[in-house]
Amino acid sequence: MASLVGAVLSGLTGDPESWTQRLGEIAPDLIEEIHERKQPSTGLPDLEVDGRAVLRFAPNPNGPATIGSVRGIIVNSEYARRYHGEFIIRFDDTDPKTKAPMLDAYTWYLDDCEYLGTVPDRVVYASDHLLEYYEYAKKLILMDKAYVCTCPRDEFKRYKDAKEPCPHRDADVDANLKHWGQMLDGGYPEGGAVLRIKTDIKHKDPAMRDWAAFRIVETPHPRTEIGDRFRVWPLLDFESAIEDHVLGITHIIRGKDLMDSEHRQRYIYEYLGWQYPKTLHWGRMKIHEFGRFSTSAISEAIADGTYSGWDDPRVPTLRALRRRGITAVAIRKFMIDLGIAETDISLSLDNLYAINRKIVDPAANRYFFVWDPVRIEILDAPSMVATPKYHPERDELRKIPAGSTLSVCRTDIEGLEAGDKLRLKNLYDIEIASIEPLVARCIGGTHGAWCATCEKPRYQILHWVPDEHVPVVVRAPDQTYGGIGEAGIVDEVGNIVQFERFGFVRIDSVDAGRVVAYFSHR
RNA sequence: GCUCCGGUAGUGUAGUCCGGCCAAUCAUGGUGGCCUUUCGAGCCAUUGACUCGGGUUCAAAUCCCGGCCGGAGCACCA
Repeated sequence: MASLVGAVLSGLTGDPESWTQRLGEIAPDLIEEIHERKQPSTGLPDLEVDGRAVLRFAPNPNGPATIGSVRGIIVNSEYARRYHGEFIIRFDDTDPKTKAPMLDAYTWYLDDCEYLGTVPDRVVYASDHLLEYYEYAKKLILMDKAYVCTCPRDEFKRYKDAKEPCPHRDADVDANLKHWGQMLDGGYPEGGAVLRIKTDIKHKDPAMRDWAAFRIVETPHPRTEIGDRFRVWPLLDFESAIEDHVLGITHIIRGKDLMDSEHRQRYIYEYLGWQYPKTLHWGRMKIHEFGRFSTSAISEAIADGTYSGWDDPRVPTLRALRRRGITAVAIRKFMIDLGIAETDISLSLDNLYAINRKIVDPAANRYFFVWDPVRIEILDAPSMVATPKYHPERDELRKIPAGSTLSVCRTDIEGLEAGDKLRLKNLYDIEIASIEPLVARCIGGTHGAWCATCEKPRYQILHWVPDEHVPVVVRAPDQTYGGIGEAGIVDEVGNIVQFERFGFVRIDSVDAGRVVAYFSHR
């Protein structure tokens, strides 16, 4: 349509301003259309959908969902929802050895999906379908599109790099059928043979040349129903190619590291006369806060005690974010806003935190938590009960009885001198009498009760905790904070609260009077 | 080495397919102010970008070529 605009404009003379003016006179609808097309959009772009939409997320359950997996779950499920289609979780658990599946992870993935608000319409286990894969392998062998290769890896690599066929490439169908049978029956040791898909050994892209589809793995599969029933396992490109077709996947949306995988798989689709799903890829994602990470590296660090588990706040898993009180709504919005650009991105979790803060702030009760506490004696302290609000927008009050000794953050009194004045929030103003020992004197009237008309604070406002308190530890990604908090915190287990002047935390547990909180964000 | 992608403010992102009200959207961050008996919250203001060089065109962020930079694949991992 816009080309029509060009046709109109090219027939005009004069300055550009008069052109558009002229166009407005001749064809105002075109002007409107230009406006429309340039409207900014947000979130995920529209998909080309022909009939129904079936999408999948296909993790190897060799660990729990990481931030990267979460992107896959959310983007795919969001599209399925948008087009009233189907969302499938498919466990690509066909490597019992190098990246062996972890039984717990299967459950964790499904649990994480539920947390994210997207229960999959179907759950599929690739390891249930070995016999089906064998069928297709046989079919391809019969078509002379696959062959058994017994070259050692580096020897095949030499052939491949030289664009030359290995000696097994030209074996006839009968020989391949026989050797394939031997693979299945244990006639070759682990590493002794692979089944390769015939592509084009002279293909300009070395990644395409006769790729391996099956190999022998003697390690039993961790799923007990599978165990040691199979010794020939498909590789991703084969397994995924078959599954995507069988499941009727219409759109594959995943990281662009699997871009070449598509080209390899297309050979199978071509041989079998299938139509490949539409594909979309997003670029590499790097999170500032976590740097480079791999599931296996985290696994090791957990094993040696560096991390407390898969939900340690320092670990980039969804389980960790959940424990920290990052809501599903925030995570979804965060991922959807990222879109699916192919650009490699390197981003900070600040965006996620900002989204979460807006969600969590209206509901989170406020509490005093004093980290690195130091006791301060108050002379002339009136005996009183402070009544700060649970939330600045609401009228419910909490009650904190204050005695003549209180605790405040060490950093708040550092650098102060005798004579300096401070306001203790919802209590009274004090004047430092001496630093060593730390003593202050109550000055002015009390203003412990909440009142909208109280005089404006004249001094820096500090939060504090009375002698009657509970020990609190806050586990944050960067460090663990030890301190004390007001007693009411123990009633907030499972909730997200704000520790004033500290940040939002999720109260995780109370064990023998000791509170454990997980840090969300500022 | 071969091959495939990508490059818009500090960070993400919209616009790129189909060139034209694009001196370029939104968010986050930075800065300043206001508000507040917490705050890095809220409100207001402000800051800041089309990777470079050629070409095509009346017109280029958008199309073409080349360079530079970044990422990925070339596994008997997924």
